[in-house]
Amino acid sequence: MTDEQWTPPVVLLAVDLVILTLRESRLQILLVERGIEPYKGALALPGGFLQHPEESLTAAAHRELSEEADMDVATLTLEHLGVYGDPGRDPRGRVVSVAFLAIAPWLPEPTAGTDAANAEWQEIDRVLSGELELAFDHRRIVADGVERARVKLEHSALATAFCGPTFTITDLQEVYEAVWGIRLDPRNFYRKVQKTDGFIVAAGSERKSATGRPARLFKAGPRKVLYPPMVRPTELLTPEEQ
Amino acid sequence: MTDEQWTPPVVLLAVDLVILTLRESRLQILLVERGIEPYKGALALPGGFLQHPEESLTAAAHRELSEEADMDVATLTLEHLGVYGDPGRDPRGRVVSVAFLAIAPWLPEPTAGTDAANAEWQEIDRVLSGELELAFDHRRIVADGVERARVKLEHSALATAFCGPTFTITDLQEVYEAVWGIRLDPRNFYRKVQKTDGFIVAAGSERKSATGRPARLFKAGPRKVLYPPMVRPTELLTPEEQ
DNA sequence: CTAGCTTTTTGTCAGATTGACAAAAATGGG
DNA sequence: CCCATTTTTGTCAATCTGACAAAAAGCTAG
Repeated sequence: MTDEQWTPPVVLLAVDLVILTLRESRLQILLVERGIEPYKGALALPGGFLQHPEESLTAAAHRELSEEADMDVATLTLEHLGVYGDPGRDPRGRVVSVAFLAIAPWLPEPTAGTDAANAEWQEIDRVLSGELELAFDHRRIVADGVERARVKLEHSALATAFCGPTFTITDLQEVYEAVWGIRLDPRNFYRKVQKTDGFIVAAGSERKSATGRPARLFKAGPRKVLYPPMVRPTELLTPEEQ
Repeated sequence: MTDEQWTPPVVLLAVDLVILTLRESRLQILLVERGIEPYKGALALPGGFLQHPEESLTAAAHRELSEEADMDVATLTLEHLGVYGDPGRDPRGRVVSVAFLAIAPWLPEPTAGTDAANAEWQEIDRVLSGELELAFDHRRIVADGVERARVKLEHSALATAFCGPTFTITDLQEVYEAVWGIRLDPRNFYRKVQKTDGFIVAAGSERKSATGRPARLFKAGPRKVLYPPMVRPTELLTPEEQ
């Protein structure tokens, strides 16, 4: 933001969305099939260019969220993830993309007849392993988004965003297990979430499943930051964290 | 990144740098006095527009770092902080600024005769309190940068970046105390950093100060991620974390 | 050269937390 | 009414934390 009487270069600004959810106890991500070049036919993150020069980044992210994922925007957490603006990442020119992370509490299959018609949930592992190829540098963005979700599970109540309005403690544990990719001890998990004041609060009734003891229902509490944090077992840290 | 046959709006891209250091046991930030409109004469973060369309964001950040702060780029940590792109934040048009956070290990006064001639260190408290007014939305960016530093002190070895090549444990403790704004118990701090393998390693000699028992010298170890983390006493959490 | 001051380093101990394993409680089904 | 299943609770050793205290090592003044 210093001086210049010379014309600074301009760029095209886009937003990309990493939308994560839990389906069948597995972490999944919403991807769309690109309809145009470049990377026509390839899988990519939902997103797009700013619609008009006055549109804010978060507004654009919310717009794409409702257009392409057909989601009730208000209920979702939406958080800035990063900026991906290396020259050469898009053959159309200098495109700088601002990525957002959204956590969705279970969703039906994307509804046809909308912009999201060609959107579908994919297992996160198939993306990270490279089995599914993504357009641009989107795989890198996905990796960053997943890592962000892992970290946020430690220090925030984000896990409840994966669940519906009410959930059992086992449901919540499955969120942690799916995102972290590890098994947790039920007793210790129970103790931890119960003693973290305001993390979850009782929601009255119980849920009976087909079999087994009925589970108590909870809902997200007022606390958004967890102190002390949930601790991720050291076995599952990323390499450079060892 | 969806389809369009219409021309997407363009924006001007800038980088802004939050450069923090410790001077006299206080957290300080490098600010420059703006030489041109808008906000001419006001204090602002070092930064500027991309120099040419092929310049990468990190390259621009490094360039500004060496130009305006006159720093040896290679030795500094430089990390993406956030994106600030609300319409209307810059009267010249749609400017999207990518902010970076840099931690500097003590520096002499900014040298005259360079781009950094009008740069000076300011106490972070004077900025956050509003006593010093900053251009644009830079105060918000500073606040985000400080909060990022606070959090990173917990989970990473970032604190060593505030110190020189060698330092004492008391030096390190003063980093934590200055950034967190709280006093720590020396015994417990000592125990914690010593038992976190790879955080700091002995550097041989000792440093004699004017008075008192000589302190052992250490240098930054290989570990960059702290597990378990340093814990910030609960008294000093931000309001929404309570 | 020694007493006193300052700063660093180490001791200690009660209370809290974690990790691991086990047992009890509640429900539906045969 | 016994059994399988799932949720919930007990327990206990090992570890970590918070608080306070004391020892160690150098410098300086007299």
